Amino acid sequence: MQSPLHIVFLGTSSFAVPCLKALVNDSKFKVELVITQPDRPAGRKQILTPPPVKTAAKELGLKIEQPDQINNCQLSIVNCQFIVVVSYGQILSEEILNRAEIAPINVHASLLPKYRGASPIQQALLSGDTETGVTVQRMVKELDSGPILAQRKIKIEDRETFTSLHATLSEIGAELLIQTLSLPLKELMQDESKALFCKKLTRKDGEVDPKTMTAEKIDRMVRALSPWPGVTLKDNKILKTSLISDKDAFELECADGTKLYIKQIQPASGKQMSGKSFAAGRKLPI
RNA sequence: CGCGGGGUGGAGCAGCCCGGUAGCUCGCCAGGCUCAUAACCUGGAGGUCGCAGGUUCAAAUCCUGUCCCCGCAA
Repeated sequence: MQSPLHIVFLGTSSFAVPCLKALVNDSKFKVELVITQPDRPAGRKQILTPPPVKTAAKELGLKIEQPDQINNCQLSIVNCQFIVVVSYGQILSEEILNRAEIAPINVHASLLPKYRGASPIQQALLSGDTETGVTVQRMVKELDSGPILAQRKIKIEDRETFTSLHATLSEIGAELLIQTLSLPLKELMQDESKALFCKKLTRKDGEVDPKTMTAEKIDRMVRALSPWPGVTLKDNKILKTSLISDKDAFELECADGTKLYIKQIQPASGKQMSGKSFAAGRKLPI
């Protein structure tokens, strides 16, 4: 058995956790260092919260670094064959990418060149796509446009939500990553003419107006944008919807005469409740 | 001391400012109508108004304290 491949892992969100665990659990690899984003204030009390990857790395007993600006600081990336980047959240300089002896590798939650950028999973759901997948690519300077090393497609179910799709893709991503790194790399250039981009989402992207949006559109948004950034209708957070009538929902008139059934909602300053309860205590329409 | 909203029958809300009969939309139970119902009609049960003090002839309502819940802010 040859000595394990040395790896520096960069990741932040929960999407990256399965990849990290898979690498650690495979004796062909040795994760020398985990780099993740700094702890951020979160929650009502602005409590400093570590990113999921940090929590996982701690449990695995790995060495952790959390630079503010990865490109502007001294890094102890030394002597590694692969740099593996999964939903890290900062763009890496070429100088850093070049530190990998074999290649800097990225796991991306879409079928590149479709949906390059920060919100591929949400974008696939917003677009109403019937399939998506994960791509393992060799990183280049240009974001998400490196040669494809491996790709796996999955079907998007009818009522698929961000949460379920995210979970599925992160598991598949981990499998595909291990598989790819275990074999000699084969590269396939991306077709630039088919490149599509998706931006980083903000709360604004989740604001909804039934007067101009159809029920189907809002329904997609609810499935794609929950829990973050969430879909809001005048300060009311819409959590669960249906296009089919439901006894626990209330009916919302949308554009073009379409009807959306709101099953779960959280009013400003309130707890979440069924659409029926929501409708009970106030004058509708909203 | 980051900003803000809230705790009232089983659910969601109104009432509080300006103290004086516990209200609304549902749910639940019983009966009726209907081919049928998540529809409609009739009747019914169910509440120490978060908790503790205080003011008052009288407190859901005013004052003080306290516990709990939630939104914004990434």
